[in-house]
Amino acid sequence: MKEKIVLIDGHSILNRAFYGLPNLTNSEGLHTNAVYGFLNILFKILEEEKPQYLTVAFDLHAPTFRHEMYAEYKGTRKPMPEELREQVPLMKQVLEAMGVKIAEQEGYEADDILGTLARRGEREGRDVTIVSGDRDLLQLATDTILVRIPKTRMGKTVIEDYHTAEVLEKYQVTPPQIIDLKALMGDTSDNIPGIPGVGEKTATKIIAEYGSVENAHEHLEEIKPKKAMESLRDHYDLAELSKKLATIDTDSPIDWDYESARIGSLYTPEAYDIFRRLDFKNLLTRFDSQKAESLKGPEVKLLEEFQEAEEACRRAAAARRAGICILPEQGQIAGLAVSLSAEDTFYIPAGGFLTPDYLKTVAERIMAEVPEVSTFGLKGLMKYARAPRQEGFFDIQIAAYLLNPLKSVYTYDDIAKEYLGAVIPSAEDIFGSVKLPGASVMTPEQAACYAGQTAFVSLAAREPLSGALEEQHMKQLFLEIEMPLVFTLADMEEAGIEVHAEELQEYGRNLQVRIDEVEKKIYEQAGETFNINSPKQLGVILFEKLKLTGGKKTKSGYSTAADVLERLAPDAPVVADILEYRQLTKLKSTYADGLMNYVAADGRIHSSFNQTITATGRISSTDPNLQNIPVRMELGRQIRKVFVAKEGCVFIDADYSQIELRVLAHLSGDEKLIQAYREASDIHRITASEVFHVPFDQVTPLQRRNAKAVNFGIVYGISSFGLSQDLSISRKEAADYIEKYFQTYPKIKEFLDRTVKEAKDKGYVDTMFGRRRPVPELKSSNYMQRSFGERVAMNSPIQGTAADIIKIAMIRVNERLKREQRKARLLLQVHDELLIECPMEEVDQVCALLEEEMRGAASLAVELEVDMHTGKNWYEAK
DNA sequence: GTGGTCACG
DNA sequence: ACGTACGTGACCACG
Repeated sequence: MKEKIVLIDGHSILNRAFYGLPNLTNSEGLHTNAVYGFLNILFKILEEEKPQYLTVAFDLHAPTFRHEMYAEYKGTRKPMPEELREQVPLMKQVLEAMGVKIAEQEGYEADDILGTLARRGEREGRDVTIVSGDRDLLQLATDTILVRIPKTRMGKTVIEDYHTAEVLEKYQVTPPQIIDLKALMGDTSDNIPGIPGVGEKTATKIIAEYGSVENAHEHLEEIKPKKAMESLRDHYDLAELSKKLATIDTDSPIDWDYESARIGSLYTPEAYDIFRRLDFKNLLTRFDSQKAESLKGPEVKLLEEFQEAEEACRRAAAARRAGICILPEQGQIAGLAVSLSAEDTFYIPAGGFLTPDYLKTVAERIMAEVPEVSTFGLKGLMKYARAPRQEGFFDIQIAAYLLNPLKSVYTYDDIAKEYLGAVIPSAEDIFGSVKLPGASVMTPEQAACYAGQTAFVSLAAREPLSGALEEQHMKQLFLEIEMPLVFTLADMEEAGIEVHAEELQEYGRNLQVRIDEVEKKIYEQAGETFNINSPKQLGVILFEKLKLTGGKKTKSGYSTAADVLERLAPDAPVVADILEYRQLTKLKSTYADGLMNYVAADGRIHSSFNQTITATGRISSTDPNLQNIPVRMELGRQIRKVFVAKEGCVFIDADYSQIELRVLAHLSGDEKLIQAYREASDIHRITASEVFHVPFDQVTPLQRRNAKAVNFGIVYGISSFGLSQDLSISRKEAADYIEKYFQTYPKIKEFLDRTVKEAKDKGYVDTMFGRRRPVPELKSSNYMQRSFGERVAMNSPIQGTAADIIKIAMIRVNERLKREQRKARLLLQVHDELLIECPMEEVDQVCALLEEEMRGAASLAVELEVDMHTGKNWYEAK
C-alpha cells in the first residue's frame, strides 16, 4: 500500500465553512461556525482517505502579496469579516490540540506550500490529496495528486474530486492549462484579472485549441471571436501578469518533514477540552465513538500458542524494564499482560499448556529478573505472583495518589491522560460498562486490551510520574515509605486474623434476644409498630406522635442522631430504648452478621488495607473494615473476644500514646507543651492545670475532661462552635477555653496561623515527610467552605505526619520480624495501633523489637511512647 | 445512588 | 446571618 498525504488549504476551507454554515457561537460568545465546518470536512476526508500524513497550510498574512498586487491594482479587495477573522487563530489552536501539523511560511502563500508538498510527495512515491475550495489548485492535479473541492449544497457537504481525467472532462484542458485558462478568463475570487471580454467559454475554446496563452498570442490572427483576438492583442501584458499570478510555485523552500506531519491520535485530551469549550457537542460524541479506533495506546498482541508465548516471555525476562498486569479469576491467574514498549505489548490468556501456574512462573521470573518493574496496583498483583526483592518496583497508582490524594479513584486511563497526554481505552470503553466483569465472561480480545493497556501505561507513565514526584519533593516518601509499605500490607492481608466463628454466632444470637425485647418496649411506648431503623418514621413518632420538642432538622426531616436525642430528652424512657436498640442492631448487622460473611476457609478474615484512599495519608480498611471494631462501649468491646491469636500464639497490641498531640508539640515547637510531655504522664491533666491555673493535683475531673476536649479540638482544627457542641457548653465558654489554651501554648497558635497562611499561599499543606494535601477549599468564596479549608489545613499536617510515622514503624517491624526469622506476624494497623500475632516463646523479643521500632520511627522534640498489652484475644490485649 | 446514622482513630 | 469539629467504612431506608 502506498502511503498517503492529505494537504489542506486552511484559509480556503475555513472560508468555505464560514459562508456555508449559519452563525454559530459558543457560550462565551465566540464565533465557531467556520471552525466547526472545517472540522466536519476534515473528519470526512480523513475517514475516506485514511492517510498517514496530514498538513494544513495557511497564508501568514491573508490575503497575501500576490493577491495584494491585484487588489491594489483593482482596488476591490473585500475585507475579511470580523466573525471569520477571529476564528483563524482559534482554528490553529484546535489543530494544534489535535496534534495536526500546520505549515505556514513567511513570503509564501498556502497555495505554494500545497503545491510544493504535493509535488514532493508525488516525486517520493506517495499518493497526495489536496483539499481546497479554490479551483486555482486544479492546476496541481495529476494521476497521483487528487484535488478535492468541498461544496455545500442544501446544507450537505459534497466533494468534487479531480485527477487529470476529471479536469480534462470538466474543463476540456489539462491541469497545467488551467493556469492559461485563468490567465485569459481571470478569477475574481482569486483576484486574477484575466483579459477583458473573455469569459470561460472563449478561454476554454482558445486554450483547448492552442494549448497556451503564449501559443495563442503567436497565432493571434487565427483567434476566432474578433473581440477575443483584439483583447488578447491589446491586453497581452495583463494575460502575462494573470498567468504569473495564477501559477502556483511548486518549488518553495518549505520547512516540513514527514515525522511532524504523521497523524497520531487526533482525539487528545487537549482536543477534547477545546471541543467542549467550543460547545461542539456533535463532534464530542463522534470523538467518543471514534476514540477506540484512533488511540495512542499500543496494539496488544494476543499470544495463545505456547511457542510464541514462551518466546515473548524470554524476551520479557531479559528486558531492562517492563510493565506487567495480571488478570485474576477465582484466585487464579486468568491472563498475564506484559509491556516492554509501545511496540511490544502482549497478553497471554491461561488455557491449554499455558496453565495459570505457568503464567505465575513467568510473572515471577519477570519480577525477579527485570530491573525496573512497573505496575498498576502492585499489592493486588502480589496475591498471584511474588517478587524475591522489593527494589526496582514502581506502582503508578500509588504515585498518582501521592501527587493528588483527593481523587476517589485512580484509573490507568486517567493516569495516561494526565501524565502521558494519551487517550487510551478505559475499562468502560472496552467492556461497555463501568464495572469490570469477571475474566471468564470477557472475550480474549477484551482481556488482552484491558490488561495490555494497563501494563503499557504502567510502563510508560513511570518516568513522568517519577519526575513529578521528584519535582514535588515526594520521591523519597514514595521510595522509602509508600512502596515498601505495599509489601508490608500484602503480608498483612495474606496473614489475616483468626476469628472464632462459633462464638461470633453466639454473640449475634444473644444480641437478637435483647433486640426483640427492646423492640417490643418501643412499640408499646409508641402505641404502634414502625421501622425504628428508618430515621424518617422514627422522627414522626418522636416529634409528632410523642410530641418531643426542640428537635433539630436535617435536609430531609428531623434529626434523630444519638447526641441530639440525648440532649433533647435525657430522661425519656423511649429515647433510652431507641438508643439501646440502635446500638444493638448496629452490633448485630455490621459486626456479628457482617463479619461472619468474611470468615474464609482458613478460619481467618483477610481484610483489605487500602493505600490510596485518604486525603491525609492514613490507610483504610475494607471488606471488612477492621479499623472500626467496637471498643468504647463494653457490650461492643466484647466482640473483640472472637478475634483470637492462633494456637501457641498471643496477640501483642501496641499503640502510640497521643501521637498526634506529640506531633503537634514537635511541629509547633511550643516549649510549654514539649516540657509538659517531658515531665508528666497525664497530658490532659497538666493541660487543665496550666489552662485553668490550678495546681496539678487539684485538677477536677471536669477540668480534665474539658482540657482533653480542647486538646482534641486543636488537632481537628479548632473552632469554638465545634468545641461547644462536643462539650455541650455555650460557644462563648468554648471560645474562652480556646483563648486560654492559646495563652498557655502561644507557639501552637502561631503554628496553626502560619500553617493556614502558608496553605493559602501555596494551595497545599504538607507533612514532616513531605506528603502533600491540596486544600482547594481555601479559595472558596463560601464562608463555610473556606472555614473547612482552614480546619483541614490545620489538621492534615498533624494527622498526616502521624500516619507517616506509623507507616515507617510498620515497615520496620515487618522487616525485622522477617530478618530475625520470627514466626510473629503483623496483622492489623488501626491508625495509631499495631496488632501482632506472636508465638508465646517470642513474646519478650518481639515486644522489645516493637517498642524499639515504633519509638524509633521518627525523632521528635518529644519522645514517642508506646503502650503494649498481650492476650489470647483482642479484648484481652487492648 | 444518596443521606442518615454510628462504629473506630 | 450563616451553621461545623479531622479522617474513614458499613448498613439501612428510600427514591
